[in-house]
Amino acid sequence: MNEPYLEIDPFKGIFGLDNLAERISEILKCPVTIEDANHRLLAYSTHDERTDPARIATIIGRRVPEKVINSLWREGSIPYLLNSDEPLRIKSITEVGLGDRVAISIRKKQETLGFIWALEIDHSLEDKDLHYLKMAGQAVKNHLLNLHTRKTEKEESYQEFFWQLLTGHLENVEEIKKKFKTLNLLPPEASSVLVFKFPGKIDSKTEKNISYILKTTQRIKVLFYTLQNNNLIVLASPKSTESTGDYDKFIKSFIIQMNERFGVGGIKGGCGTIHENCQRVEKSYQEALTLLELKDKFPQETEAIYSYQALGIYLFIPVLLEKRKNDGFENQYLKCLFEYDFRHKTQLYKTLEVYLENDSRINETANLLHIHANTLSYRLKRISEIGEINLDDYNQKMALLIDIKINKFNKSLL
Amino acid sequence: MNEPYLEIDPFKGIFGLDNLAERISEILKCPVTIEDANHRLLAYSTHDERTDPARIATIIGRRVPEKVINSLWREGSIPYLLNSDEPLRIKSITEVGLGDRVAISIRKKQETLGFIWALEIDHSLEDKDLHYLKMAGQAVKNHLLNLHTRKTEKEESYQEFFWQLLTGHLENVEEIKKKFKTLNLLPPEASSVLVFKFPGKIDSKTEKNISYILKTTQRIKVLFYTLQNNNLIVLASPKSTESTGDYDKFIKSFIIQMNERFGVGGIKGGCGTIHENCQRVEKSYQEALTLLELKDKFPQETEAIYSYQALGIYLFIPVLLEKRKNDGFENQYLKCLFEYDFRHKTQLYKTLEVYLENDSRINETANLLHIHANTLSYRLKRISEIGEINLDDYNQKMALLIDIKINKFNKSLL
DNA sequence: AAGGTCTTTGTGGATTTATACAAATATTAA
DNA sequence: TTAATATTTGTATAAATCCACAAAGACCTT
Repeated sequence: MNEPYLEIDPFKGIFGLDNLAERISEILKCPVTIEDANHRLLAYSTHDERTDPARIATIIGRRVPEKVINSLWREGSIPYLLNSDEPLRIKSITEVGLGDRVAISIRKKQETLGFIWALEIDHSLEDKDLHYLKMAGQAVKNHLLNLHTRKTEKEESYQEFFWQLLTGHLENVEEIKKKFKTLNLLPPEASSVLVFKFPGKIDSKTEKNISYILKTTQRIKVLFYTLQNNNLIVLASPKSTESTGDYDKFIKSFIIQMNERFGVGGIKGGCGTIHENCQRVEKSYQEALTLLELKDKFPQETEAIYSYQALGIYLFIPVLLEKRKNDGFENQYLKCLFEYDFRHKTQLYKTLEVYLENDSRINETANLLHIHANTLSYRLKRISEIGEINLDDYNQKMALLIDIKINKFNKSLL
Repeated sequence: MNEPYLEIDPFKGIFGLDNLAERISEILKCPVTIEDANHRLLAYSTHDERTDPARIATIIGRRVPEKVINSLWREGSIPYLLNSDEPLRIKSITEVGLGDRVAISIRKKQETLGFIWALEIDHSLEDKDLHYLKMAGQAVKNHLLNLHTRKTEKEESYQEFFWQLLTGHLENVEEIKKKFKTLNLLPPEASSVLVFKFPGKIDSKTEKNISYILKTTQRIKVLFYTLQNNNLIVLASPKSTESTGDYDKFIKSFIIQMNERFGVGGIKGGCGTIHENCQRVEKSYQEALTLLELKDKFPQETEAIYSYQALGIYLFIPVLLEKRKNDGFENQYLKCLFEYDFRHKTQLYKTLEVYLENDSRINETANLLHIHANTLSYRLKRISEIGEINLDDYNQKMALLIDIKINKFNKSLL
């Protein structure tokens, strides 16, 4: 008996993805889950109540929990599945509640459309079962291709609406709400625009990966996204409370994941202010763009800043430079230090900058400058003397750092 | 013998103030000094080499040392002399090197023109001597009146030149230098414009007092001064080095002296940037005016600020308010705190302001707010939590304080 | 009225900073 | 060149800050 189980396709002629899932489950004698490419739940078998925590969480949340996805990435399963049509046996990962299972990806050419998961609750699947699983994959593929084409039609009108929001074309609140309704979306209570600037052209493969991350993340709720030149623009609302921290974390993790998972480095990202009113999408978008511009001007200073609101003084620097130029103003205190540095080959100016940047913390500053803490103290004393600077005066300290940054910005423009 | 020494006026027909001083010295048999109303040395006797340190310093410096003047004010001699035609016997003040002496003021109506000082080195003056001193005063008065009228003529052209400088009418450096020469003045190597804003109209008595302080100070070198409405405008160069500290100290002491000596309170003063080029007098003047405007807006914050250069961030507030308005920006962190304060009747916003203003010093801030240091620590923790604020981030702290001041400025405009 | 949270004040110990002083080296001026 | 001054590093001590914990009062909800 070489291939006794090949006779006919047991998955033919089944209507509906749910029914297909049930059928696969019957054949393989184990719980089955079908996901799209972004790990959203499409269908799952119900006959069998044996299951594991990861599957329960997936069904409850209509998507695979992010920590499960992360561990499957780390452990190599997902990268394998994305590049192979063969079923993959995955060992249990108890930390995230994942039992033994077999998975197969559903692919069209190089593009992944989705996955089938079969849980090995009380028995391992045999070669025969894996063969059936591949056949099931073919059947599911046909269903997904249908879904896919229907989706892209819808996609068009989404994109159009999003650009209307971004460019502020829709002035009427009622109009916006109606449009949301038409697209079968709930107007978000609060949202913000995120912009990611890629180092080069975004190819179609990267596009897939972006889509993948945006659809799988659970830190924020992505409403729309679009690509323009090297930029990825996203409209998203916060997951739980109106916390700005969620955005920060997402942007950070997006950049890390694009780098670690897909080898795309050098991405810069940020978001505008969170707003309750969708009319303000345009402003939030502009703010995100401003943030990215300033990140170019002050790469080190703004490295850990991901939101417009957190830009602090760096937002002021361009307008203040203009004021300084109009006024013909030169900071005498800094001038003294600069000239002293020049004549004596010292680094008082730089020392002051790092000291102020680091909130006047002696130890931290000394470490950054690779000098002894007492050396720093001595230099600070000299800075006070030479520049007639009072380093206990907060106003003066602020003005000094701002002028230092203005000078830096001015130089960067030359 | 009732009045045996009255026969004729021994000071009649003497030409020149120096000769007059010698003559007085001969009659009284003691060293004599003649000063103008501003304690500038006009003449002194030379026959007698017996003297005291104060007199030596006066002759060397061509004026009475400031500390001597100060102690004579404190001790009451000068106030007396300004209001009396009678000679005054002054006890020695060893701290400032002043020996026993007799002084008389030379007055025309209520206006003091100068003083005669007679040192009692080895013998006290008798009533007869005091009588001669009064007669000497009459003789000196005639000399001084001559000087006085000649001065006011010159004064006119000084004033004109000063206003030309203040309004930037003189664009050519050579022209300015020539003008200085014409007026018999050395162009200053560096100078700055000081402006004092008086609470009300400056009457002629106050005018005299102003003139007195400006002419007697030795902290700065006054080149010109003029009055306009309630403002006193001064062009002065630093005494020794190019130190901005001299100006600060002078402005402070001017305000104190006007108050303590002449009972004129509520004066605000400040100076513009020190410049080497006299073409920049206009800018320095404008800067001083800007400083005074900001002192009105931020009375507490700028209380100890006397120079434009030391204004720090307060100089930025107006332009930043405009930016914030244009951008339609609202600081979310502060908004959180403000709303929390409103709902819970707490003072987190105010606490943050005082804490930041005082350079994040726990004890100082706690004292100012009249709360326990631990209460402050607790509030700061709550500020971090509620506003999602990181109080170890200098950039964020600066931005917070600036936005607090922007808000305050905005409110002050309503 | 009871229970919970928020706020204030207190205590004590670990950590950080301020400051003075000493010694070695580098730099500058005479 | 020497002598004076500036700079760096080290040690030691007092002062200030940070942090965890606890007790008590204020305020709110049930």
